[in-house]
Amino acid sequence: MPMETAPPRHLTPRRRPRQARATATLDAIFEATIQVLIAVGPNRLTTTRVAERAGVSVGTMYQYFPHKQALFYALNERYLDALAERVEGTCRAMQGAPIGQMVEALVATYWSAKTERPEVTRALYRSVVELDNGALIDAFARRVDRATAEMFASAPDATFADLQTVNLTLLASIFGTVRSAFERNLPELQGEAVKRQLITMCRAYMETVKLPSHESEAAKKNPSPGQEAALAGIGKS
Amino acid sequence: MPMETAPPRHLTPRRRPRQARATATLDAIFEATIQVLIAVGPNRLTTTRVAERAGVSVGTMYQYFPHKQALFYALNERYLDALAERVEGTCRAMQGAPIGQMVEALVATYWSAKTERPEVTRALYRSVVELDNGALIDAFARRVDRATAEMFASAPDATFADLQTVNLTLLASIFGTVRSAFERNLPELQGEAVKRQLITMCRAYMETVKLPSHESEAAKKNPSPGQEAALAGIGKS
Amino acid sequence: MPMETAPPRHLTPRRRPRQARATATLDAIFEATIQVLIAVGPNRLTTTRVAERAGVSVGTMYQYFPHKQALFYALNERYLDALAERVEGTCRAMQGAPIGQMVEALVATYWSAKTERPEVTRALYRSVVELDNGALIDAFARRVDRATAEMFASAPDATFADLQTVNLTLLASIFGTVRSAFERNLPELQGEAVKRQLITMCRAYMETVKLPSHESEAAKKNPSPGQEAALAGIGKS
Amino acid sequence: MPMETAPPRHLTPRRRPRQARATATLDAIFEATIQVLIAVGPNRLTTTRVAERAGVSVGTMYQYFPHKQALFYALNERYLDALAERVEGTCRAMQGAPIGQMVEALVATYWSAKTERPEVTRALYRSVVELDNGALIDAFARRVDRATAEMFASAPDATFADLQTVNLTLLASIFGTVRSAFERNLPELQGEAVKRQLITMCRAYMETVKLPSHESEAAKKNPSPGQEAALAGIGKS
DNA sequence: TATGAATGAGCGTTCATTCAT
DNA sequence: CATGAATGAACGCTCATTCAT
Repeated sequence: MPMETAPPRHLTPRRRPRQARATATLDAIFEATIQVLIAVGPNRLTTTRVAERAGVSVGTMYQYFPHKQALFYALNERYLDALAERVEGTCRAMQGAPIGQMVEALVATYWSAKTERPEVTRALYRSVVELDNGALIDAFARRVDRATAEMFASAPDATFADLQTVNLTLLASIFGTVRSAFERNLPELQGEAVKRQLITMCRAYMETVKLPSHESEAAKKNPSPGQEAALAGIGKS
Repeated sequence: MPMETAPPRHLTPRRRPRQARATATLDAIFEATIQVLIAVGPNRLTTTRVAERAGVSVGTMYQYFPHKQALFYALNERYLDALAERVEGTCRAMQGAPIGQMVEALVATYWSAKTERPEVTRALYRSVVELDNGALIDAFARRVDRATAEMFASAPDATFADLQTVNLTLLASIFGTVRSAFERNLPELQGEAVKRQLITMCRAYMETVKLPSHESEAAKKNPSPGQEAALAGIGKS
Repeated sequence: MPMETAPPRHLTPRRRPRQARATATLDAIFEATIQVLIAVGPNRLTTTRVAERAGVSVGTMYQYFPHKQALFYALNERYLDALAERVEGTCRAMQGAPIGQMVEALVATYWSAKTERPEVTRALYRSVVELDNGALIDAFARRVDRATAEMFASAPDATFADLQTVNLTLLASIFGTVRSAFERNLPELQGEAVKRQLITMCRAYMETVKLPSHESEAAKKNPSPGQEAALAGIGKS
Repeated sequence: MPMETAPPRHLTPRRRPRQARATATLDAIFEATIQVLIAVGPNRLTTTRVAERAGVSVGTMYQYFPHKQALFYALNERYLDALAERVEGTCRAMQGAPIGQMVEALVATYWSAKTERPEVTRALYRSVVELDNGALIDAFARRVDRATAEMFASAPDATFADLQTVNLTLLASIFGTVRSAFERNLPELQGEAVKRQLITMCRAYMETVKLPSHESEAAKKNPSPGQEAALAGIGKS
């Protein structure tokens, strides 16, 4: 699925990899960038260092990326693409599931994606400063927004007065909480606990703001106090 | 109020401001740093530029900060101190209030603090990369943790099986969501909507995970399904 | 006397020398540039090499010149200024002299200026490629044009139907012939011979194209065949 | 026609073009060089760019020219060869003509050659810096010297006390004036005017320095004052 | 033989830091 | 103490040249 906002031309690799060799080189460069990012941070990352680590010459690197920024841009693009794909996969898989399971799956997917190679995640969080990444983040956000909104719309047990806002909030919360947890460098166990709590929080939220669906007529007549407040909140905006 | 983790000695201003003059100079430097950060970003921020903007010479700046990092460190320290103070103020003010109001006040305080001068907030978010900020963030987090935990413990209408984890999750969620919202550059109105929804979410979460307090015996006998799940979740960890 | 076309701001030294020290540094840099130019030519002239030779650091050089081009620009500007001044001096001195002496003095001045430090002259001829020197040359040319035209206009023994064109041609011839002679690397003696011949040529030319002045009525009635052709030539243009 | 001074071996094309294919390639490379020179100037001219423009690979280019310098050398060689040929043609054609016509034809030929493709001329003037062109220029100069000297010697209406010096001066003047005119970027019309004036100047010069030939005994007895001066000038050298 | 990806020395330029004034 | 000119290591990037294919 293509991104909505085409990335500025000059931030794209100069040559598209056509042969296996080029792809391997590209991979090596990306991996080297991450490794250098982890090892010395974005400030002391130099093109020479990356090239060395990737086992290519600077010149070669510059055949793939017209400048340093382009490297960071491509790296983030690639990473966000993969991430978006995983989220989209989950969304597809959970079409029609009960809302609670959707939320759980969503958090689990995102959490896993960020946690599998935590140093990489951290490195990328840090690399972002080098970048005019507005467009990239936007594109990613929109892409995920759409996927999750579609999923939620398919829930049999819930509809929403303002799905758009609910969706936005939910994603901001998931993405942000994961980042915060990361930045606090929680020990494994505590991390897991937070993850579970995050699921609880998101489920509670969705329960609170959902409208009773056609399939659960009973609830419509006795909205919980929390629901009332939430609806009022949205209504007032 | 001193921080728990003493900052590495070399990251502290060389001279403690004793005179009004020195304080004024320090303020000017900090403000200049922020302005330059906003204007050109952390990569093109140079010590010379900051000094110029602050109306002092580089040499003078180096009397206050032994190197660039120290400047960023002190800037963030100062900012986080102020932020922590505001949160602590709110916590003190909400001692003994119902849990829902506590949450609402907490979100509102943090949101305001971040939103009042959004460019400054953004600038600081960006400046962080220059920094080995682990210690700083830790200290800030711990300080806020303690304040909010104390506040929640004083709630007349709720107790928690694992206040520590709940507190951690709540803060991660608030801090993270605000940051996410920031990074998406939401228009004013949508931002407000998300803020309200964040309150809803946090209240729903606290409602879900709270144990019925001694003062509300009734609830203890009919826990909601959500509460059951949440408690189970904590229990399993 | 200021130049007509102000040089592009970015091609001017960053800091105007205010103290003796700065002036000395500037001189050292200019001299070093010339020496390096002579030693290795414009292609292998590097900012580092110039700085080294000037006994300053690159950084210092960049305080005076924002980039390499600016250095070349300033060097040529300075040289052309001095050259123009000398020519203007001669023109002032020869006001009212007979046309033949004017021409002789003009050639002598220009020739001397170029010949005194021949390697410098050659170095500067070569440095020009690095430069968008159109403006500089124009300014110089205009300045000299004006000075010589004024001088010729004051000649008691000649007036010209189209002084503008005559002047232009004469200067092109002098400047060009000197350059050509230079490029052929003539031995001292032969160079001197060419110089004398150049004077002869220019005098012959002026004799040919001059109109008899009021003070020499006789000539008016018997124009030489050469004069006729020349006048026709101008007339036809 | 071979040059007098053999060019340094390493500055010569590696392969002498024997087949039509090779010649076409060479032509393409030369033309491409000129185009690139015009488009971006000698400093930003790269071998890759030239090869691209010529429609060959860099590798191929390096088969014809062992390095960049050799390319420039060959380009100038070719250009100067053609130019010399044209001048020689004119000289042959004007054998035995009156001196005035010789001069006129000579200027006209040279002027045309330089003016026909002015951007090319300018590009080549600029390319010269890349080159240790002393040998090339020398060879060209000597070749033209010989041709014109021979022509002038055949003039029926003039002989010269020091043909060598007169010839040298005349050529320096023509070549130099044309170059100067070029560098001042004169508008078409003014250019034409200068050209005509240059002819006038050169004719006047030759008239002044010529000795009356055997065929015009009368003149010998009444040398004009200008002639006297000129002869004295030569004599003194 | 032609190709063009790869190389890496070397360039122009920046900027944190020092220290003579 | 304050100043800001001077320093020079280090960076991003280019491009002549090579050589495996």
